[in-house]
Amino acid sequence: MAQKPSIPKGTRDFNPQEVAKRNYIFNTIRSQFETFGFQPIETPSFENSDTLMGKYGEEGDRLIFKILNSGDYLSKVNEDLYTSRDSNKITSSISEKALRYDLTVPFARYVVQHQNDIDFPFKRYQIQPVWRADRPQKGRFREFYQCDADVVGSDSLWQEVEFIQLYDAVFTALKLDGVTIKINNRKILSGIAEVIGAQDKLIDFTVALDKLDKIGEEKVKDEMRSKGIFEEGITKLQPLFTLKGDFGNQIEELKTILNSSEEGKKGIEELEFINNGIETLGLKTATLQLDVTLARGLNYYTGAIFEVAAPDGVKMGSIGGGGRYDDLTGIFGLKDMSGVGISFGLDRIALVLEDLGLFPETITNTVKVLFINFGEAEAMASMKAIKALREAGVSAELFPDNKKTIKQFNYANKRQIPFVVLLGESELAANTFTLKNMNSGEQQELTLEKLIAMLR
RNA sequence: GUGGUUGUAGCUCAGCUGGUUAGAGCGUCGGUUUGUGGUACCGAAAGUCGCCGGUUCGAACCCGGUCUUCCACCCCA
Repeated sequence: MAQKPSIPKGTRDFNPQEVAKRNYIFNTIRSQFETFGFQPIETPSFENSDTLMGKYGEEGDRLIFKILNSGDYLSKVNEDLYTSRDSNKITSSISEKALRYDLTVPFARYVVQHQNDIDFPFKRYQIQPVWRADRPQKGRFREFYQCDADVVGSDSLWQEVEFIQLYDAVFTALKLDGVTIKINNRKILSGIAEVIGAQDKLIDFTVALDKLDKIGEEKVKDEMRSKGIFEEGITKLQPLFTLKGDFGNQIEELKTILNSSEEGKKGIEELEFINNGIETLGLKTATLQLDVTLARGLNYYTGAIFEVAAPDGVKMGSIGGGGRYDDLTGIFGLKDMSGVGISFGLDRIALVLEDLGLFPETITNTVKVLFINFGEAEAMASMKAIKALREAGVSAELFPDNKKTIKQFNYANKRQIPFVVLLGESELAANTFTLKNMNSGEQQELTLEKLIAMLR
């Protein structure tokens, strides 16, 4: 036999059961998105390289899958470039298209491109796969789905409040209780950087701070020192490392730390507004938590930053993230268009639900009734009944071959088909159907009308 | 991109310091007189031990490369 076929690393096949489970999540998220007033759009799986490159930082560029130009692409590379063997430079001349890396940047491109046809504020959602040339790990794939909801054209903080409610609504609907929605604000991070005199090192500083719960206080300080942040500044940070208590307490402490930073104070104000909104409206099963060490997507977020952590005890990276970006469309030439959005990591949510056994049992997509095949005349009569059942909206099928009944029953079992109909010689003569419930084992003889009524 | 880890029947794994025809459980398939399954009994099939190369009289086992898995960085859903 030839060598077994395989699929590329970081990609997966999904069997019928897995697809059913994934669809359950898709449908739940989609239904909540629409309840909140979002409308779906779709964008191509690949974009022009210049739409994507440079939007995710240096690290992001490395992880973008580039598509090789068609035709004799090497002949078009100029000689100097070719002999330089510089992959980065040659890439732009042999690849002009790339697979989408997330849904946010293509959305920004969409908004700018169609700005004259869009009624702002524009609330859109998008559920499509994205690709990253990352090294796979658990819950980390090279092809995975993102489910994004964004609003552009409004800088109202009510949007942030709504997105937190949306997270809560989705995870509640999925029965995934106890998720933590972490929130921070880019302005607070900027404010802190300002206070400690490290404005120019904002990214280095926040990346280090982000690791606090992972590597601990001392190592974070070490990393900051190695990035050139002065000891005096690190000392000023001390209260941050010990920041405790509920949202309100943390806000009060931050006010003290940031009282000399206008930007920092603005960030505090925004957080207070959002927290007040959520406290008044309430959350069903999720918890909102202020986390000043949260620092994601700094290449474009300018206000709120969100991240969702799975319930305690589940080992999984974040299952959602998002934030406010005041100038995302600016990079495509449309100024003053504020946006805010969130994303759900479908593949990770699926892993978490699987781990916790939270998928409903009734989501399999098998047929409802299988007709046992007893021979030619019986099969014909069965097909007539199957036609009627299908027209009545009941999924039904005939076992195609006249095999031993034991085989046919085994098949029904394995496919977890809930009902079996026996239409043999005696039923054919009486013009009836024997319906068997495969779970209880009960069976009864029915007319066609009764059969349809029972299965509908 | 860096460092490590994994890979034996469809699945989960055994396989002693390299030594004859590589094993088990589960599953699959067939049968226990083709109208009753998920439980029983009998039997069978199925693996160039991830792939390529090297060392050796001899390699599933040692060495190199490659792909894959998972992990830690990096980054992130």
